[in-house]
Amino acid sequence: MENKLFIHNTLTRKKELFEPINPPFAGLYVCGPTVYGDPHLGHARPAITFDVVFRYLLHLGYKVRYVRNITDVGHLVADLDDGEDKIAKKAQVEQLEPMEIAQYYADRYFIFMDALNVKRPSIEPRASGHMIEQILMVSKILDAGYAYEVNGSVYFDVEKYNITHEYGKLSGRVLDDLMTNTRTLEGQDEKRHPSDFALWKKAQPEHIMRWPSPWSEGFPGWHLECSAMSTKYLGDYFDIHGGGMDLLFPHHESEIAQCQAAIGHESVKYWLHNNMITINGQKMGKSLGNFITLDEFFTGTHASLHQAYSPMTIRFFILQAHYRSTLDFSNEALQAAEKGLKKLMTGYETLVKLIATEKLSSPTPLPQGEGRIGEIKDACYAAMNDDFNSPIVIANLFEGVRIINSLADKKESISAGDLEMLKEIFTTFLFDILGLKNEKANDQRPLLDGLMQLVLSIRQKSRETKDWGTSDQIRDVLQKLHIIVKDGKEGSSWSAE
RNA sequence: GGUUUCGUGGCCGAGUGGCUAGGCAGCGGUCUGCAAAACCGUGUACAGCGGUUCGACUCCGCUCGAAACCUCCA
Repeated sequence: MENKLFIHNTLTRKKELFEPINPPFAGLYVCGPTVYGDPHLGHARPAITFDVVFRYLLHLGYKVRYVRNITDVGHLVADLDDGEDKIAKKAQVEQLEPMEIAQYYADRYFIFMDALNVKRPSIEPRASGHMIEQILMVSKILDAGYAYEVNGSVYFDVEKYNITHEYGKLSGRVLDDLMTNTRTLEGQDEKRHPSDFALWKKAQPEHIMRWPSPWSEGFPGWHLECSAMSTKYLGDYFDIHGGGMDLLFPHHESEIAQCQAAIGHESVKYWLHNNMITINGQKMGKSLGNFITLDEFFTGTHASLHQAYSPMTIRFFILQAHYRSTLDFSNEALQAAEKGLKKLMTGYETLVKLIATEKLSSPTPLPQGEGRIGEIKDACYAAMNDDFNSPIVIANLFEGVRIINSLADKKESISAGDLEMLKEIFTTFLFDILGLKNEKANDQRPLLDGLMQLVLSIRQKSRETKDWGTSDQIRDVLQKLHIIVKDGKEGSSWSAE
């Protein structure tokens, strides 16, 4: 593999050469959704970010096992701050089995991720299905002396761990500072140190979701499932662990500690984190009234949206920014993305119809082979190899579109080889790696093609007789049906909106 | 307050110690019956203040501003 992929490791804050532990295999674990609510914008970014990572690793020829968990146990309702289990709380309100809620929202998640053209991971394990693994991990940590039991609950002994290991190495935190900055809250009496975290929690009477364990009937601590499931499916030491930057501390920090304590060494080689999104420069929050679900985006039903935005528009918009940058959503920006994506897709449609024009006399023949087209290809790979820089890839695809349109206008010519390479660049990067797709294509297309061919041939006759009234009428009516007719030198063409 | 990201032209966003992505919008032009599309041309932007340097938007410090996390729970 001549491609040298460099990825930004949060652990070292540097770009490092990606060298899989057991080539050609590559293991990828990403923190998935907590299924207690409809999927929203916050779910889209990590899903798409790591979908591209997954797709690119596959493209490079790695045998990738991609694991993304479904968290279906024990969560708080975020805004209530009252210590209740998120899923259990929802269940009480809606009078449903907790697992019914989890199932419903997991299904919703899959539906919307499919719409965003996010590939299904290799394995999507559920926390509720891995109680034994989690309990075993708690036992190992207890045996290793890095945990203690109090009243049926088990806590990780961060203070002890920090003597020999560095708790905070991932997030840049120092334990002493954490202590100073920690407020005293109720319900912490069981813990020896404020930074200690639960490995196993004894269920209070109101907790509906509970499982038996050696310590109590209860539920696992919230960092545990990822440690247990990632190592179960990817091994004690695997390549990439990803997630949102909001999970850096304490979630991922604690995962490192748990694995170190249970296994004796760390389990992750490269940590990748995607940055957060904002909406009109603000964070997204239910209390701010800008909490927008993906369903609302796709249908345009949220008050702050001027229109509906298609799944591919969202995907393209997200990919136009680098995954480690914050990304701001606004109507203006989304509309720009919508137009840009359309330009790309129209460009590709034009490309497919192009024939090589090498032998035709042309005012400005393109340099061949290692010329412009080869440069674009190289630039696309260089961009992906530089920590998955999708914006640069997209910029290069736009350069490709410019060339395509010039070719279509007969302003430039291209060799058959370069034309093939250009097509290959688009199928590889636009569709396979960036995972974008042409939303216009559907089953009705052949029918539409035939009808439009008929309509345009009739219109052409009216144009030849300079019957502009009929010609314009056809075009205007079609426009109302969202079909745009374009008259060019070579005749008329059309496109469906 | 601490930790971690950031602050780029009208908007969104790449990037680099000196050669200045890309998209959208705007302006001028070509083409066109008109329109649309396309193509060509056009914008000395890099939060502020210091410092390092022959030279910084890019390195360092401070200030201002934004976001995530810093708590029980995933």
